Amino acid sequence: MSTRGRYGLRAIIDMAIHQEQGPVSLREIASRQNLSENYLEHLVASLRRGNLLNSVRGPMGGYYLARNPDSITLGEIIRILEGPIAPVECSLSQEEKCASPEDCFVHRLWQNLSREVNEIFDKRTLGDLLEDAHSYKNIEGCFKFLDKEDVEKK
Amino acid sequence: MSTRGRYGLRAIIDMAIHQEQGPVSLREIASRQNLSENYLEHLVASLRRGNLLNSVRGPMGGYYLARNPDSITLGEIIRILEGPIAPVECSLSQEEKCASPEDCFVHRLWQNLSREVNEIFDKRTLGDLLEDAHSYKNIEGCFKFLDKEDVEKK
DNA sequence: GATAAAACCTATCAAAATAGTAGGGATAGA
DNA sequence: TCTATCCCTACTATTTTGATAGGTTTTATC
Repeated sequence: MSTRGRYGLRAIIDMAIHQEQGPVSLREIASRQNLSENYLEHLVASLRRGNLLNSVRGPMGGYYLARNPDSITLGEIIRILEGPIAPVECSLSQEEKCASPEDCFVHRLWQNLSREVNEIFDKRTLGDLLEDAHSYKNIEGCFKFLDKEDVEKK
Repeated sequence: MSTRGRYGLRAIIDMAIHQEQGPVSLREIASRQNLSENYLEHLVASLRRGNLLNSVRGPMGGYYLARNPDSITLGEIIRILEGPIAPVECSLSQEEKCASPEDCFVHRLWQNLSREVNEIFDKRTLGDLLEDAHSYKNIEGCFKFLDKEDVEKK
């Protein structure tokens, strides 16, 4: 899991929490999450193109969730940010990528692992995460230092 | 999953299948699996240092499994070859890496994901894989082209 | 003992992926 | 018109990956 997935997830959660007061701007997110606004732009652009976010341009503009948090899975978010969640490429499709998928038990192994790992990510919705987040008194606080780099910076 | 995990797994399965006739040399494996002998050396060295393989030096030497296949899990193999199976680093330990693990729900999310994914890998043993392999008529054949690169070469 | 087959070790290197930076549009509220 | 914001593209530095190369040590066999 690279910074794309980690920062991007923080961004979308941050957005979900703050979007009641209207679209959330990149500047706000970058400031709250202590991330580079320029870099964040790339990640949020992916989320928008992946149809998870809508945007409003101009002053007072920003981003907001395109769908209900309960209909957005963690798997969807991560796949958009990081690409397919799969151990190896040849397990991705039934196409003519692998020489003989059905004759290859290691291939089938990768396919099964891939399916199971995706299930783990897909059974969690953004709604679940938000619910979990709200059980904390200080939601902002629990965002401050999610990553090793942040701790080192500090 | 990089080539380390993929090639390394092929190597250890190949070894397990052929070790009845004595230690299996790198040359044999490299030839059967169509891999670079030099590169394979690195991977097998990791497996040996990880105490999954023993070696015999000199002519007729080679490698063999240090333990019973049923006691070696896929998770163990992959962790040795690829490093910890975890979405993000801060979910690895209870140590003072993250600022406040217990106050951070995203941190807990990573921990839970990490645990569940490791379970998927750990519930499969090398013994299981071998059993699966032997259900194929042509075990050698199903090894030939496991990876995208191999198919492209072909 | 000499030869050779093998494990073992270290350094180096090219290519790819990652993590960002920079700078300039386009849009729209004030 | 001004400016805050999204939007887009190009560039770059660093790190990781995937090797390659060349040597040393061990040991069975002749």
